[in-house]
Amino acid sequence: MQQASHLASYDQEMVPLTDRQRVVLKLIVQEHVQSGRPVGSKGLTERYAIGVSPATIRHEMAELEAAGYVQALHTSGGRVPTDQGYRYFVHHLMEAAELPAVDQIMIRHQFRQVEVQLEHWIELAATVLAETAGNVSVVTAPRPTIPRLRHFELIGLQPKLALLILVTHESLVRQVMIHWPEPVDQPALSRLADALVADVTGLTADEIAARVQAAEGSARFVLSEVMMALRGLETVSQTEVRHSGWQNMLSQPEFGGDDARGMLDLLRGGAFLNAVLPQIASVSGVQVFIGDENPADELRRFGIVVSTYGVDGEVTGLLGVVGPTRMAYGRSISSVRYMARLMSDLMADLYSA
Amino acid sequence: MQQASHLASYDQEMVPLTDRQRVVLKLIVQEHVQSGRPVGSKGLTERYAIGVSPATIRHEMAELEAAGYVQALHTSGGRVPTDQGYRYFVHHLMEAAELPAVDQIMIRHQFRQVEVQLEHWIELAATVLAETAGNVSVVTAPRPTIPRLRHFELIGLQPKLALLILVTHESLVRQVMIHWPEPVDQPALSRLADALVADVTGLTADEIAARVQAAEGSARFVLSEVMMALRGLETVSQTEVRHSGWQNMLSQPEFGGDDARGMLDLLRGGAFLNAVLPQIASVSGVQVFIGDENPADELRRFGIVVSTYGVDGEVTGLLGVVGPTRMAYGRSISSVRYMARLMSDLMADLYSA
DNA sequence: GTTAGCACTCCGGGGCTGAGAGTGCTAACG
DNA sequence: CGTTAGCACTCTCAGCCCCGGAGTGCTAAC
Repeated sequence: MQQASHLASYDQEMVPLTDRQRVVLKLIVQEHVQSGRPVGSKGLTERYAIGVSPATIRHEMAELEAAGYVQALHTSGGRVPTDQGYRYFVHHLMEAAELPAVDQIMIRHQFRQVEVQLEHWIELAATVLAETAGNVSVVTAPRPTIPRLRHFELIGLQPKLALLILVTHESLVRQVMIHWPEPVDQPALSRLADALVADVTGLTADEIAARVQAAEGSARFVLSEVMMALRGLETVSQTEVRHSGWQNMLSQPEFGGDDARGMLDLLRGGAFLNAVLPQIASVSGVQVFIGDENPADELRRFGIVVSTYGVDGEVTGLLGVVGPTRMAYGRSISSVRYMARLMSDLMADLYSA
Repeated sequence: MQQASHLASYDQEMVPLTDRQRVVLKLIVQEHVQSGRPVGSKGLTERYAIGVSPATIRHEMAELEAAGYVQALHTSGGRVPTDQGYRYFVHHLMEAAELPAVDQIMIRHQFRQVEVQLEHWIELAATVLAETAGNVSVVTAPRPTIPRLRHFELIGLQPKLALLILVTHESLVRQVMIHWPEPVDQPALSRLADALVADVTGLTADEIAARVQAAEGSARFVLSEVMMALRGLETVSQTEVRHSGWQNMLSQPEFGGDDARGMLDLLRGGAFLNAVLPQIASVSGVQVFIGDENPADELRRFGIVVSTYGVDGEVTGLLGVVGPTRMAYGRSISSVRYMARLMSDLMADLYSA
């Protein structure tokens, strides 16, 4: 409840619901999320000891339907929450639970097991998230708002081929190969790097661009490569997105065959990121997109729970889960929030220089 | 046909087949691979103008069945190739076609588009392979037979945290974070690296281990980290395996739901690699494992086409496709062979120092 | 050796049916 | 007035039957 503040994107409670209607809606959502089938009045009264008869529940359901919170797929066969119903549930009806302590401990344990390396953290985050949320997870590498160079090195691989390794102020590492116009040996490369590195540490790609103009010869060549490599860090590339856990998605009844493929294509292709990322990057905290609320049309049958993570003003990454609209939002939100905090802490440790 | 030499792992043609039987077997395999359904005598004579009547085909089929090449799932409903039948097809009946020129050109084009970087090549190889072979692809990073150090650098991230970057003789790069027992600054790190690097270039992890014993203080500390990092390159880790293209697998009728999950777990967990890799690493060229021929039990319903790639004696990686036993082996073999050659060429360019 | 004919088998899809679950409406009850 | 019991109706789903299509083995004839 108390998280309504940063979850509610908009809040159109046109018809104020009675307390009992809220209870019924809550039960419908919970029941349907769990079973996947439409839920009827009789079933509800049987499973939950509400003090009233099925007939009364039917009345309430009819009103909920009129107000647009639930929907009857067929003349008979019970009700299913609408997107609006899910939204109301998430914003007003759901307890914002912490991730159970057991899970927290287990997760921390797993992170301690793994090598201290960004790549591994991201991979692990994706796996863990998929598991605890029971959905498909997506994690992007953290990316500096505006990367600043800390250091670079040149390592010769072949007479005319060298490896440029650069480290940003935010401890991100990037390596690119450079084709040299003429043969150079390692000592020459080292001298070159040593001579130039002091000049450009702490600068952004744009600032280095200015130095490139001023420089000449091989210095100019190296600097321009450094600049381009640094610039490459400003954009998220596809390979830097990890996802995990579509086994979970495949086992959902509603995504038997083709839908799973669509989902997959969505994640592989950048469509997902391109659509969601801009919307989310600015807002901090956990955000929830349900059904038609989603930025991309292909996502209209899905629910998304995402959060940014990272160190404020330094680096930010994105992490979240994607599932059918009929998903356990409570668990997903807990998981995403916890993972975001954990990853942020890890980043902070790394950057607190 | 001419490739029987390096494809045939064993070759038990107990009952010599007549020419016509070979034709029938070939057609059965082709037809079944394409349609996925059992193939009957009548259908064959209708689709392919063989000079004989269905009855004759039935005779031949009966003999093929007796010899164990095909199998009737139900009393009626046509025949399906057995594992043995597929093997015979692959070893004796299949034309070893080159990958069509169009595909070759397209693939080369894609590789030119991408940055000159090992990571990207592997990723691309997986994607391309999955696409051209129409199956799930698996590509492992190349890994030196015994890695030798070429160069390393130390870059300070925080007072007590540094990044160790090492490059092997085979141009593989590895970065690990090192927790320092006491604060050090960048100049000190650079001096340390410069002082030590000459001593250990060209050495293997084992050889460096000896130097560690001899060294003292921070030199000893650094060298032991270098050694461990180098050793880390000797084993394939899970994260260095790319796979792609299970959309293809999902659309296969025989892997509707649960099987797809099993398949997936297989690839994620190292089971696949652990089982297949040892078997294959020693043999060069394309290898085919069909059904029960597979090293791992879980793979008994699959076919695998794999090849090593890399530079002989320097680095080797693995690349291949996994599909249902009923897969288009011809296309897969062409694709795998071509990709292995291409990747090998790329590696060779990189290592021809 | 090949083929036509025949009787038989089996799968798969279409249509039917009955059980189960749910609904709205109405009338009665406190 | 809110709540409830009863009722007639609707719709889904699983099981069943049935039939057509495809395939088979066998036998007899060419």
